[in-house]
Amino acid sequence: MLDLRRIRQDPEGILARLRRRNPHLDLSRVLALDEERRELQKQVDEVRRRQNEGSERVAALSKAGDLPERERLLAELKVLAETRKRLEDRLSQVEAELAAELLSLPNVPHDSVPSGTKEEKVVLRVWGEPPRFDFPPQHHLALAQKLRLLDMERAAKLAQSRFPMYVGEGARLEFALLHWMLELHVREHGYIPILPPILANRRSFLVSGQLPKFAEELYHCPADDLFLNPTAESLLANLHNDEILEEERLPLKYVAYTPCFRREAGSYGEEQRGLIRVHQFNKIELFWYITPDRSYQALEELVGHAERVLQLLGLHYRVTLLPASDLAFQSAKTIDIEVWLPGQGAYYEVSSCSNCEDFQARRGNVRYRPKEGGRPQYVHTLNGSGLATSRLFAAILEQNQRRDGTVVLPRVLAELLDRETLG
RNA sequence: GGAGGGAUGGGUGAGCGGCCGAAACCGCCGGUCUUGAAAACCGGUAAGCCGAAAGGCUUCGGGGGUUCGAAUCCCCCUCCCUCCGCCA
Repeated sequence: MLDLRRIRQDPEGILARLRRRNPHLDLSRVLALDEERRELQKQVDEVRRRQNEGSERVAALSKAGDLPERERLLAELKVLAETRKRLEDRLSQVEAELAAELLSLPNVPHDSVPSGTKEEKVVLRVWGEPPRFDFPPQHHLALAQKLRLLDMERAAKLAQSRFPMYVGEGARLEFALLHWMLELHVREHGYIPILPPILANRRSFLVSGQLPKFAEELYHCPADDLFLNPTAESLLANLHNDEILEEERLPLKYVAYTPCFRREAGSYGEEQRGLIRVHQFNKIELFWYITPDRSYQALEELVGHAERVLQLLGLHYRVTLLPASDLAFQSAKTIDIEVWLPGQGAYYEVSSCSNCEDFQARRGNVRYRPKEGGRPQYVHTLNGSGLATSRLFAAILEQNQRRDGTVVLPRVLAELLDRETLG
């Protein structure tokens, strides 16, 4: 949700910045509705003021015993009440339209975000080097099937295609990864661990930004009007709805584990084979609530926490800055971490770290009381994967594979699983 | 699924047609006292909208209704709690 006052004060400026994201965006309707709303509000306020004055006089006249004057006044007030009703009906209609309009507007890109298309993302840095093989590296799906780590065929019996099922050492590896990442963020990076509900209500997704525009991406349970979470961001963004936090408590840093569910309507292709794009995957999510002055510094820190996972696993990756046109709806700035998958000869996103500034905080009405006093301010929220496995799982197999199709486990995982290799 | 109880400011919680934007307590801020702090005492302290300001208006879970006037009465909904049923 954008700040209406900001739009009103600088409509051209905001529009220009929004159009870096999408040249078709338009503010004229918002501005027109806002003006009508304020005019109606003014009229309603005036009628109410006269009603309030009148009501006080009714009480006074009753006490004084001036009944004829009292009757005359009551008749007058009755007319005012009807007038007000008419104005209020129109006002609430305009308010609803304005709210809908505002909910459909994405966040304004930060000035440090480059313009340009998806392909023009900026590579900020590269860590490590791609492993070299003296044989053609295999796809993780081939490796996983040979090593009996995944059973996609049986998973399809239970659910549908593109729902993965981890079996045997694969299941152990996935569990170990998730637990290890959670502990890393709790013990070394100071996050508060959360194991949230996986289904959440409509408001939660309105706050996070998934709704109203991206409903087709969500699995929906109509009987209860609940949605399966596509990322724990949607859940963690709602932890403090309608609260005023004390500044001393900030930043609040949460780490959650959830499975994530995405309908992936319309996506297809050979590159989506295996664990690259699935309907259900596991993710450790990092989420910050922080004061506005520190949020961009926090974004760098957050990215660092996610990178740490890959560094400890010894996986080659790169960090990219997304251009404005590729930003998620709610994000003002996003930095992606992409891990190298030699089986496909490409980098794939395993973490997307965003500063949503006050976009989600406005929708969730999450504020803080400044230390130095004054009125409550909206917090800034940040989210980032720390990390998404499934893809991480694929990277571990592909980057550490040997000619015979076995996989050498990274040190940390070898200790957790009590074995040096898979296969 | 059935029965009952509840939702009020940063927190606890009173109010049950006009004197209520709302007692009291806690917290927080300022002051007195003190070498300093604590304690004690005194004062202040909700949020939102419009407005340059003065000020006006709104808000006691949400929506609708009764009334000149609703935190307070009526109806609907949501959520929370307790008990019963079912169940990992």
